Amino acid sequence: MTNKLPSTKRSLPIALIRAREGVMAPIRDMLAETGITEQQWRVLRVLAEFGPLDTSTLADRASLLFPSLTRIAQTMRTKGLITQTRDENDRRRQMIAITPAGQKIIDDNAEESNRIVSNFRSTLGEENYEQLLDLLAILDPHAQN
Amino acid sequence: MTNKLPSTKRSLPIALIRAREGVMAPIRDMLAETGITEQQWRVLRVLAEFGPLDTSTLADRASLLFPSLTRIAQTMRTKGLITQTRDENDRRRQMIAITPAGQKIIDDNAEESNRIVSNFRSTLGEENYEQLLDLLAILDPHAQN
DNA sequence: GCCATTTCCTTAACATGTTAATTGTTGCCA
DNA sequence: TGGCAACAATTAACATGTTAAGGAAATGGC
Repeated sequence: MTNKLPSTKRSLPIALIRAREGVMAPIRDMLAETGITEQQWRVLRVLAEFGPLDTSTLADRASLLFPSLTRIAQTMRTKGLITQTRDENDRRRQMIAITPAGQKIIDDNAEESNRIVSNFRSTLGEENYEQLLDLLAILDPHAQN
Repeated sequence: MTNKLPSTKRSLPIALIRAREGVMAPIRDMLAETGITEQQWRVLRVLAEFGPLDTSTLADRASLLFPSLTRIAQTMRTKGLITQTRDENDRRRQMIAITPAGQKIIDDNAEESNRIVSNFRSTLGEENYEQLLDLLAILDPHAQN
């Protein structure tokens, strides 16, 4: 009976956590100065990329759970970064859009953000970087490959 | 001025989140039946692998921040999964050890846990799996390679 | 048209992530 | 030895992750 667990040093879940830590550290530093969180940044990026979205689609694309998004949206609306409007055809639905103030945060940080990504890309090497994304996509339950 | 951000579909941070979701889903299902959380499971695994540890080392190896570990340790002590004892030489320090009840949870779930890991390993392929771990290690700030 | 079901979203409750401030101990050194 | 820096751990405060329950609006049979 090989009831032994693999060493935590080669554990995939732990490796994913730590890699994420490493990747997010410089991004968090960048965002700290703007006063928004990592999740709020993600919401802004998705809205900037895809335009106004209903809550479900936004949650899916920003990889946020519904309850989290509800709270985050409240905060961001208060800060004037997004607008929320009910769909008149289906009053259950809600459309969320980025405001100029929100877009400004994107614009102000795009350059720095790109620099951070470039650093990781060159740390790993172009080929490894792309393959890493491909391998991670295989593990993605959304499987939007 | 290329002030455009890369598509969120090829964003490394988001890819890491989603991969983690995918990997943790079956593990969380497994743990739900035992009544412990993913983080508590990680603490147990580290203690089972390395033996009793001081809080700092435990936090580092389980990839938990100090405040989180403080709360988690309280919960686990209440559940009888770990013991906490002060170091008599340096009363600032604390040693944490796994109890038989904690070890039992490890033993009871080792087989299922290994099965889950095997599934991912064969999904990715042996070679890809190992390379993924290697690439993730490069991004790890602890750099305990 | 009515009612059960489904869908979309919000609340609630608890655990963790994150940063900053605080408490208790130890060590150092002027 | 007295006081201050450094250290280990906790607490505080707020945001998010996670699961479950609730509420309002649409939908589909009958």
